Amino acid sequence: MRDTLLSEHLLAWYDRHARDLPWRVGPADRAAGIRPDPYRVWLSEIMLQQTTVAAVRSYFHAFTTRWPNVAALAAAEDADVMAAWAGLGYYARARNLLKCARQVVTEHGGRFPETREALLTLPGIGPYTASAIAAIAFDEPATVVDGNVERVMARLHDVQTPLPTAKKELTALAERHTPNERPGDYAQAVMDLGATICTPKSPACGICPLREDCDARRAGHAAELPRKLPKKPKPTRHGIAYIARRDDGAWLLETRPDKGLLGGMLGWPTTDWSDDPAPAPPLPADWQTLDAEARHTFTHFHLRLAVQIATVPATSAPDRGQFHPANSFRPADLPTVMRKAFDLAAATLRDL
DNA sequence: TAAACGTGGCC
DNA sequence: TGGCCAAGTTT
Repeated sequence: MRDTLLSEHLLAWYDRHARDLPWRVGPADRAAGIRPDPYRVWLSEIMLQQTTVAAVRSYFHAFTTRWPNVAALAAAEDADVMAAWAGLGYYARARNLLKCARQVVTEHGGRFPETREALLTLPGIGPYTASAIAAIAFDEPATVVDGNVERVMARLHDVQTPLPTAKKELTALAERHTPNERPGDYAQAVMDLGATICTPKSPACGICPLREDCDARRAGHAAELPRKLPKKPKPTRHGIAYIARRDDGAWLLETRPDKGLLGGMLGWPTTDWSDDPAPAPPLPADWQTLDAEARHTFTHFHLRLAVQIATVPATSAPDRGQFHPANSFRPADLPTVMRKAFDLAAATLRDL
């Protein structure tokens, strides 16, 4: 049994309040039968994983301008794609993005598969993203369950079970509400509702299109849901970044291994990040320790990164990494923690 | 199942 | 300042 009335309320609200986003097809085009481009839907959904719309906008524009379709992206250099992703975080997404694009070209003739089941086999596409692409691009009534949907369902049905235990229960509730008509618009409607009305902290229940249906609002504790299990505290780790500038202006950088933290990204050679790391300079030099350190918080630990700088002669042969000429080095190509270290070094070098 | 995996904005 | 939070996936 489907809750038809609720999905119709939500779709009516969406028709009036849908946000105009670059990867969406506007109401007029949609009425004219124009479908969203699966490539743009896919790219936006990967970028939006655990990431806000505000952070994604400029990256989406840059990617679609430079690589307008999946074949173009599949043909790109790994380093160019990683550099273009720099700053957006969760870099495994960028590595899987390329893998997926190439797989779509080599195994699917350059067209995205059109079912949730087939989409699930592609790298970087999990249960959420497969449903989102299937519903939005291909009109399959797949149920989309992201953080927004979990929150809306927990409140609508006053689910007291904490996450992540409640996940299955919330998914079942979401399935019950998914309509066969306009499933893509419905999916985006729930997520828009969660992003703009049914927000985590202070939900705007007074203007919510579902306020008459919401059990938690009736009980007066919508803002307390969904409940969550307590999180583990983040430890603090320490490290040293080595920033070497050759006297012709080239910078010593290394491409990090594909696996693990910041995998595949360009960065300064560093020690390991631990309680008390052993010094590990990439070449012998007169290393100067900066007064300030770069502070950065990752998903599961805080990092305090000391920065050492050195100017080295043109004959230098580093143990690891390679020199990048000054004219081809852009700080924006670095992940944020590495850019923070560079900013400290650049400020010091300016003052010398 | 739980841990790994980024970053920026907000309060 | 520091914890919480955001359109999750992989191992």
